[in-house]
Amino acid sequence: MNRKKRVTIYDIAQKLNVTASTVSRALSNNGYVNETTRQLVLKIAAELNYKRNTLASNLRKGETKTIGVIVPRINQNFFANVIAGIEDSTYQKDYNLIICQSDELHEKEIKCVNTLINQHVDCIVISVSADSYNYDHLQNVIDQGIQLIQFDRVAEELETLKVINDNEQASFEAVCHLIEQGYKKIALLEGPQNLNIFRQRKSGYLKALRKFKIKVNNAYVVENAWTKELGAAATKKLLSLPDAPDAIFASTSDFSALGVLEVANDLHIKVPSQLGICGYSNEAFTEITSPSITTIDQFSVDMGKAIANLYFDEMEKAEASVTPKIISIKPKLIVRGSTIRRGLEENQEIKSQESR
Amino acid sequence: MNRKKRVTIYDIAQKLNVTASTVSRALSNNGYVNETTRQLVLKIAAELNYKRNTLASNLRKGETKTIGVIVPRINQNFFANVIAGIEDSTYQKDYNLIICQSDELHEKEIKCVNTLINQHVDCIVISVSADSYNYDHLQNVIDQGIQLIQFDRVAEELETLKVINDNEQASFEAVCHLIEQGYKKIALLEGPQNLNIFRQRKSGYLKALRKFKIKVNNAYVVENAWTKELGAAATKKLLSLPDAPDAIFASTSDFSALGVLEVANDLHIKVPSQLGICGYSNEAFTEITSPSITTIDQFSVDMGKAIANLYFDEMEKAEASVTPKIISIKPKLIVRGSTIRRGLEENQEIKSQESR
DNA sequence: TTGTATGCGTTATCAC
DNA sequence: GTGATAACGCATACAA
Repeated sequence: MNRKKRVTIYDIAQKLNVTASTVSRALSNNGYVNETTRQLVLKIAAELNYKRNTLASNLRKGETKTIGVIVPRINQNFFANVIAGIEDSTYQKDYNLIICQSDELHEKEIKCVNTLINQHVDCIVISVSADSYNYDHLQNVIDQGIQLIQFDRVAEELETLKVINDNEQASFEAVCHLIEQGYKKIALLEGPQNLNIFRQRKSGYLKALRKFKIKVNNAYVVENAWTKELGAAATKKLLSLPDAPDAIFASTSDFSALGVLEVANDLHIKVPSQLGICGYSNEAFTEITSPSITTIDQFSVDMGKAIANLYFDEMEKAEASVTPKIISIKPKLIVRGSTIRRGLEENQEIKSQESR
Repeated sequence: MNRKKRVTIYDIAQKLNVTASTVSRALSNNGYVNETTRQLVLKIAAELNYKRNTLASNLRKGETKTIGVIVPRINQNFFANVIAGIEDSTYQKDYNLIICQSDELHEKEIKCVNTLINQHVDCIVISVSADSYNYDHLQNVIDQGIQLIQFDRVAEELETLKVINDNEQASFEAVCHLIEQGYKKIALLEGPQNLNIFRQRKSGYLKALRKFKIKVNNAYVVENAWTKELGAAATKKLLSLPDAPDAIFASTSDFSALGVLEVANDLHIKVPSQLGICGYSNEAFTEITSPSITTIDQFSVDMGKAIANLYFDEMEKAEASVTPKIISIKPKLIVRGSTIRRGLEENQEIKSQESR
């Protein structure tokens, strides 16, 4: 590639017999410039197809108007949506996004963080990887004076801006719903407990059982049933127990719930009458399985927008907040075929009793 | 936010009583530096938590090791996967990615292009938006001496590097498959014909009909049936025709095919016996509908990797190729329940006769 | 209203 | 081997 020399403000200045500073002022619309010379500069700039060199401008100004985003997987629905949401809000303010994916690897996550620091991004938005075991690299971000915003999977001990879901409450409601549908032996597929979100979801599950005075059966709690395959395997085990569960809450993901459903179908176990299934995330496919899967919507795009807005709000304030703001978005239980066991009328009744 | 002053090479130089140039050489490992001083520099740099300012470095060097990617929608499976593929390959070479989404809007696409030019990215990777009506902005990229790579949806008339699917061939095979399954009246749901990919898919459809000497019925060709809703609406119309089709090829997307399936289910039309359905893209859900949907896999992640590698290959060459390289990835027909009408044995036979 | 001078942090090209 | 110096392109304090 022969990279041609680009047009600079000096080229424009020369053409007009003014200095670069005048051109700079005219183009960036700050400081006094004679309106006619300003128009002239704009005209020549357009003619020469001038493009401002953001690198130089940023170096000079010490800010990049760039936000770095680190997610475990770009092509996971939830994260793709959050990114889309962030992009939507930042685009309007002429901010750029640099996207990195950690591939769920702590080491790669550290490399991503360093890259973003080197790039002098103004803000780093991160959802930590599943195998993260310490947070020195995030502390480093703070030490460098870069705004840090954690979302969804967060290191709770770090005092940073956070945008999270109320996972505990959502789980609680999901399990209550199952109980209200008459399920009594509810199993939990849980995710890596070093991640806050999975701890919270478990805690919501326990809370619901406690509320209805149902004893916890440890055999019903399956660790690390994260993927469709693991969900399926866990289900096979659960269903072969002497006292098998009558409902499974796949708190890890809808993929896991899908694994449950497929095993149930294979074993000719009727869903929802014999087995209730609830997933997490409201992946698109949950609507079209048969039966459709009850799940929890996380408002991922809105979460992205909330992140961006949180950043802009924080920027407007002169100094950092003493206690960093935490925004909690309430997820919503989406009740579908896989858990509606009681007659619809009866069900409606329960709902209306509950809500107000 | 109080952005603290960062550590620079001068700070390190001062500590060691050497000059910045020595430090620079030591850190970037080029030019002669005494091994002991080099180690010393590295040590102090680590101690002070020095981070190179990529902005300054890039400005000086005139390259950014950054690739800009513009897609219509970040959170569409296909694009998210392509991005993940690009990221995977570029990460290994320490390249950064700046992601933009055009939201299918030509005007926003232009703004994205300009942003990336301003950022002095080394390469712009783009899949054009649905409503793009001219390509001056892309020509502009070339004029600025920035490498341009188009993928999937491309402006064919622009001589740039391209990574595409062989849409025509894939469509051809899909329709041939339908015909071999005994479907005779095959409808086509087509997308915006200003996009190359939809033109090609239509052409593959026509080619298959021609091969089997089936006359084209214009009533069977539905324009702009892109989304699930539009696919459903089109299906209702098609099925109410006096001479209704017995198969529908939703060349636009699997979402459209899903719309077809849902309408068929509602109308109690049996799939695949009464109606065959074929989609496009191999979205995750096509596997779990009932029946599962026959579709075409585009190897999206591989496509992303191919894009990155194409760029690196091109960079290694001293000059741009005379005729820009075009990489065509052969998509794969995934035959599933929605089109398997003949007995499996018979079907196998046809297949084996065909292939070799 | 415009010009002059300087610096952002790094790297490349000299000279020593 | 190391140091001095200029340059990347732009923005701004200050002088005119």
